[in-house]
Amino acid sequence: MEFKRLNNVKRYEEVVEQIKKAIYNGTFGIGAKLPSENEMVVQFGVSRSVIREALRSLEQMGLVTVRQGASGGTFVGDLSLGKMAEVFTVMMNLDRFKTSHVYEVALLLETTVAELAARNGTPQDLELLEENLLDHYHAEFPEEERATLGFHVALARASGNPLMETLVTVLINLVRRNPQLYPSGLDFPHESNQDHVAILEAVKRKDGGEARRLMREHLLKIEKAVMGLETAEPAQLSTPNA
Amino acid sequence: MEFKRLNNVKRYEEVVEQIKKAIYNGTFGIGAKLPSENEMVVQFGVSRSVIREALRSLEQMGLVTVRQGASGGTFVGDLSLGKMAEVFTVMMNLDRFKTSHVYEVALLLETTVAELAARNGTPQDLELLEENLLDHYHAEFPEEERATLGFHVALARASGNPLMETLVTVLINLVRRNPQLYPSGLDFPHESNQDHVAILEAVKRKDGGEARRLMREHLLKIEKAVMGLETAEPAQLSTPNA
DNA sequence: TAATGTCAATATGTCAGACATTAGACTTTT
DNA sequence: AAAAGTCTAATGTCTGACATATTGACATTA
Repeated sequence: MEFKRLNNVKRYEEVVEQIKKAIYNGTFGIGAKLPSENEMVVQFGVSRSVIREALRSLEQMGLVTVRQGASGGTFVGDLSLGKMAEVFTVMMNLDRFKTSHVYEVALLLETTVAELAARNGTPQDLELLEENLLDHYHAEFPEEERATLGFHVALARASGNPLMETLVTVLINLVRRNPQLYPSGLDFPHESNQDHVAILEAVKRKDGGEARRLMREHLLKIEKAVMGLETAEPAQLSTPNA
Repeated sequence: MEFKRLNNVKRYEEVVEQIKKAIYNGTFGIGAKLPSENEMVVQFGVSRSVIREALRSLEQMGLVTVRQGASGGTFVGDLSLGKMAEVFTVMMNLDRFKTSHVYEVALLLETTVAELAARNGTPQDLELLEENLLDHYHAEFPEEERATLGFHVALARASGNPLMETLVTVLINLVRRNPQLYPSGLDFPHESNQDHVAILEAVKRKDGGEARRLMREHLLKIEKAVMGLETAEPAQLSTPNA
């Protein structure tokens, strides 16, 4: 008979667990306000530093947001996908991922997203996509060159699969944060926008196959620009994405 | 002209940024030991609580691990994918994702992984896959019923795309943590294992198409079991995964 | 009266210093 | 030499104070 090593749980970790569970089981819904730090000190029976360290963890995983000031406090939700992307950015920065890896995955996910959007996109989704495109025409001095990437996120939303949307959002954030993943050519935003318009039209026509094909070409074009001279043509899968 | 809201950066956030950059630019490589908390107090010129709250954030994003005791301290890396899956589990638990969404994505990623593994898998990768399967035959009283899921991760590694591997790992962790995503039938582990053997054989034959097809059937079978009576047959994509 | 200044209340944010706990290295004992 | 005890450097926790940010109420002023 062997005993199991017991695992030295820190107090702030337990606090994290309890709060997490309380949120999961609905005790605190999205947007709800948790007790103030001092109240938690009483309820958990620990010091304020333990509470605060727990909150930093929960904050980092996107479960809560904390605001200072009167009417401030700790609130459930927000779930900014940025926090999620953070973790992937870490791996990117540690050179775990190469550009080709990112584009291989992007090609797989986004072509499917385009097709799903054509099938499942609601009128509201399409409206958002339109707005997104128009915004860019107006933005003559794009504060963020890469705002154009928002189209991809909006399209992912139209896919009707929130997990797919999340993954695409993570990918897009990864690209945004890593300049080496995106071409810096001056006319690129414009050209990209033309591609986007074409994709949106295919989606509106509910032509999923064409939407997929256009998205594929769009991404290959970008990858080629990023990779410079290297040919970006990916090896053909047995179930081609075209 | 609009002014931008200025953003009230907390001291612990700045500490996080500085440490993150130091790790990114290689000042501290994987496994390196950061200065002790008290040394950081001096170097950053802030109190220890600020340092500690920063460390909790970095810990949560998987960038550092902290150990107590002599020869303890803060170390770079480890990058346990569990931390990453954490964030997705949060969304699952908040009911953002439905079972069908997870399986739609799994089908897309894993069928491609199977094909890539057949093409790119190194001899070592295949060896690991073999071991993984054998382990399960021996484990008559599987401590973790769902250990069988390890096969999927090992296969993803064989794909040669670390990002793909990461995403599949995240998905698998999601399934592990959410019982409603995995069938509880008694004979399921055994049947799954048979499927795995067949997939591995196809991979060893470098028959990517067949590996993809088998993986697809494997996943559809599982999904069907999970969904109970609902038919699990997904709508056909224009580029069928079969 | 509309804009601006002041103040109180209530949160979180930061500081300082003490003591507790842990885990490895070292020492002593048997 | 194996077991038990001690030392030590690090993180973990506690306490209490003060700093800062945000909001709303109220007073002041042009």
